[in-house]
Amino acid sequence: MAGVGMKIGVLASRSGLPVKTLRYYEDLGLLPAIGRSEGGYRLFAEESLRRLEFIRRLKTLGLSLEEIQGCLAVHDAGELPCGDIQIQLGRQIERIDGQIKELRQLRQELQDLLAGWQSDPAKEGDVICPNLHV
Amino acid sequence: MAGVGMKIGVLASRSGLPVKTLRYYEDLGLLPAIGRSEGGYRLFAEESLRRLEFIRRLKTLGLSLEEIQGCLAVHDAGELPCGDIQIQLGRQIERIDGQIKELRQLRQELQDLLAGWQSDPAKEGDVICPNLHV
DNA sequence: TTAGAGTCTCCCCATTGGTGGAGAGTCAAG
DNA sequence: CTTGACTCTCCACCAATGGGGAGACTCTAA
Repeated sequence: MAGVGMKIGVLASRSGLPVKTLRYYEDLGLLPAIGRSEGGYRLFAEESLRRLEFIRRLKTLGLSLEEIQGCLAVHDAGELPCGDIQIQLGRQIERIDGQIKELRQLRQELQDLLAGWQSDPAKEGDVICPNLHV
Repeated sequence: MAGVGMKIGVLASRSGLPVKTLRYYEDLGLLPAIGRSEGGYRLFAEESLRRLEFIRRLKTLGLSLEEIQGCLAVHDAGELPCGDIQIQLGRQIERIDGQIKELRQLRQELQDLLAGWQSDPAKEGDVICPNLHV
């Protein structure tokens, strides 16, 4: 029979996450405690470790805590969240594509600008930097 | 002969920036006022318009206000800031390259993950999402 | 002179994912 | 029983770039 649950410090050392972060996750509802000790200490189930691993994994894939929470809500409703996770990851790819596109455009503009850069231009008028025409 | 300077609302409508933003820039030292009216109103020179255009331009190129301030400090010291701007823009390109690289790696990982995705996997053990092995 | 528009300073708010500390209470070993 | 480690709640703070509004003051045109 398993114990009544582990205290936050144990979960912290076993998961490798700071105590503060675990409290933060619990406050957000990402990581429900199974209850409190008589003295008011949070008690977590073994399952919390799997949950934290899940959170960590989705975080490294770029999902926000809110999106992760959505996936966990599906899981907590008793269903496999694979479909929702798939949707979120698809959206994440779209976001990334958009970001890459923007960054490439910006990079191109910078490149073009620097390609015609004059290191020592004539100081003309009141312009601050002639290379930028401003 | 130019007047004694324009008030912040005039500069706002002529530059297209909100009054709040102009005060913020002035607080940061990006946009020095030439002084104050007797009643304490900020007074700006015509040059402020060029300065704001310069700031706007570098901001759209992705430079932070702090970096822009560095360029303006060179300008205010009486030198052409082109060299410093060139350095900052070069750094910005490097930053962008790093970001694109990271985003591409992440995109690849997501892509690979979704490529082998099972929409309706067998529910095995205590795993939250078998596709993620967590 | 007076009304209304403009401006001042000061403080809080937003975003996201936490981190740090104060002061008080709890738990376990000796 | 005491001591030291652990935990609790609550509050403040960080990054960056402003936005919103209160309450007081100033300026301008009629």
